Amino acid sequence: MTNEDSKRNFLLNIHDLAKHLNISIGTVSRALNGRADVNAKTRQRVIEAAQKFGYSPNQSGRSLRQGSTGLVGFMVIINRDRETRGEAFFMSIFDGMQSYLSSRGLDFVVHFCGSDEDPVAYLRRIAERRLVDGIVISQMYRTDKRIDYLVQRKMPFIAFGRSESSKIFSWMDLDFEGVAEKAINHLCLLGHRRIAIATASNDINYGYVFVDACRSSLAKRGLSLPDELVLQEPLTESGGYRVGERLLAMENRPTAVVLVDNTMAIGLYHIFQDVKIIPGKDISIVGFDASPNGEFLRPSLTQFEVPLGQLGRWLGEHIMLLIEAKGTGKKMPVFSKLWPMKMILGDSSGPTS
Amino acid sequence: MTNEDSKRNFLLNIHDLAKHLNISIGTVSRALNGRADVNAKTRQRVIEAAQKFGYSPNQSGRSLRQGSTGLVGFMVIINRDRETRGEAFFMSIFDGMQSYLSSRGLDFVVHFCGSDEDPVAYLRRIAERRLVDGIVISQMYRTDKRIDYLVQRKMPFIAFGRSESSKIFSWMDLDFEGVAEKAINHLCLLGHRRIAIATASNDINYGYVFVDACRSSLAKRGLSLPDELVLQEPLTESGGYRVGERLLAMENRPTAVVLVDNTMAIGLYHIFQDVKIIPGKDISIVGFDASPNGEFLRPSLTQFEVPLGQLGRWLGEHIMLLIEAKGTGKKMPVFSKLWPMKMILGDSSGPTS
DNA sequence: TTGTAAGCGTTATCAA
DNA sequence: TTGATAACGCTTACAA
Repeated sequence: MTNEDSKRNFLLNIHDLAKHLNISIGTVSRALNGRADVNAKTRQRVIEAAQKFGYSPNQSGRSLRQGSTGLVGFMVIINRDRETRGEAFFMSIFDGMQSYLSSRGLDFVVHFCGSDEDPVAYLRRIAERRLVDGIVISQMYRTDKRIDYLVQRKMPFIAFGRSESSKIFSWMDLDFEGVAEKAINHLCLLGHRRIAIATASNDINYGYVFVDACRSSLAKRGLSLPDELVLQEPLTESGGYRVGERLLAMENRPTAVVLVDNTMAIGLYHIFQDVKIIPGKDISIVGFDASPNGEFLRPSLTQFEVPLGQLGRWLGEHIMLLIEAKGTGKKMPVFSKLWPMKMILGDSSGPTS
Repeated sequence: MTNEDSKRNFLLNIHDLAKHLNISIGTVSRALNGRADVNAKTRQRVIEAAQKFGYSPNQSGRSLRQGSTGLVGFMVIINRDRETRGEAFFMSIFDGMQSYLSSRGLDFVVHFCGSDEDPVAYLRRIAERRLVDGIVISQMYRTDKRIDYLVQRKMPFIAFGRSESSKIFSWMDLDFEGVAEKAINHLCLLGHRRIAIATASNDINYGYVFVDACRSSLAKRGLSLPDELVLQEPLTESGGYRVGERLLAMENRPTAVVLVDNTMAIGLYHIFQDVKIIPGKDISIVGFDASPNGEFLRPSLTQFEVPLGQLGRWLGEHIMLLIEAKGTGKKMPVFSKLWPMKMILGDSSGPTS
């Protein structure tokens, strides 16, 4: 040991604390970990000293010994569809998840895969180096290699978003079918028969799921969804503007449009404002989730609400169950859940004129 | 060792790999770490086997041995002012930071402190358990205990945002003074003399910094900023709406308003639309950073642009310098930087009528 | 160029 | 109730 100063750097470890208290490191460890077989007074002294000196067990040492990190990860891919489920969306989920996990003594970290990195390689790195005990992966592709990898590796994970896979795995997703059904039902009751759907232009899975769901809700009512009414554009303001342009260019213009994303709504409102078309009167619009300030559009947007904090807690709770099952060597349970969303009526949807 | 199955769980370690290759663990380690003293052929075999079996060194083992984790953190406080520098803002910074750090072989994780947790306690936990080698803390309070703690602990960190402190520490912040000067200059040239400032109603530091900067820019031009023209509201759409209400209620109404945040702009536009006041004509508005879709307001918002990816790279680069300095036992350098922002003229600011 | 072994900080087993 | 010690997986100094 040449440079113990630069390495140790004033940070104390269990030996220092034990020496200071004149007891053994084993006792310190047991006291701090709430073991029963420690004298109450001794425990008191240890805890006070730890507090006083700002000591917590080094996580690397712990992890090594225990074979687990006490950490839960959440992987976000920057830019894959960040405009959509932007931060307000993820942050609320993180909030709920963090809150649940910390109440259970687990730590929570978010891994952002850069826009210039390969998501699979990024995830492999996290997994191979054992950075976390379990992870939630988000922004699922239609077929997503990450699933196969994690399944094969037997690493506890939950996919936030459905994906087509031959493997059995746990996932949770927004209830796109329910949203589609409610949106289509609402519009049909208002007399709409020709309804367009604006969806993502990339390979994120929920775009497909949503279009399929809308199509079958329409079919139930004897209506069809021809391909020219499925408008694929980026889930951005300008994508929404572009949707408007395409709608305006149609000779047989739809009387209503359903959006898979609220950022689009902003652009759509702008083009309509530019050409003096009033949402809810001249054309009906149904948006998606309430997060990206859809409630501030005028006229107010008909849209769906989802309690993201609760959703985050669900994720925390269930990833923990998976981790625990693995820890105790039990068979890992498999969860799947569609998260319900509630329609909030606005003024952007009205009867056909 | 009772339950080696449940613990080991198919995950291989350096011993397994070494045994499989019929060489010693030392050689495996050296090969994988790019040491010079390894036979080229041996190295090749090791790397291939690692790839084949999906082996990377266990980070806990590494960290323990090396005394560092190879991890850089970024602490975000959820809900403190998430509406503000919401979505695109942090994500773009993460993108740049992640991109830089991964090119330098460091990993990057984001720690979200829940809205129900104490930021100082949360940070202490991260630091004490040695989860990261260095950290960027954001959303600085006017006086922020986190700074004193990290300084005293000698942990490498950069504060993203200024804060009043007697300690010496590294920080980076947006150039609020520059923004204020450009905004005020722009408005004064257009003939405005009575200018209001809309700022945050919480204790986040930059609100104060910005108001002070505006005040001195106004003073330079012989103008004053009376307290009743400093409108403190939450940095949300409804906060912006409220700013509008307060402006409309004034008997001697300002002819222009400068916002410290663009989310507010959305609410402000709405109330003006409701009462048929046209931004840029009846009243001038200057917004702040371009991230929260300010560019989609009509009329277009005069606002400021900041290359967030570059800013993230700067943070990555400099936190790494701090970590390296500490690792080599050198005196830690101290950085401070004001990040410049560029004014983008829109139609929301015009001459006084 | 390779193997051996110590040690990083912790927890868990076992004996006292 | 406590102390001594092995072991977790890795890197590195040193010997071969």
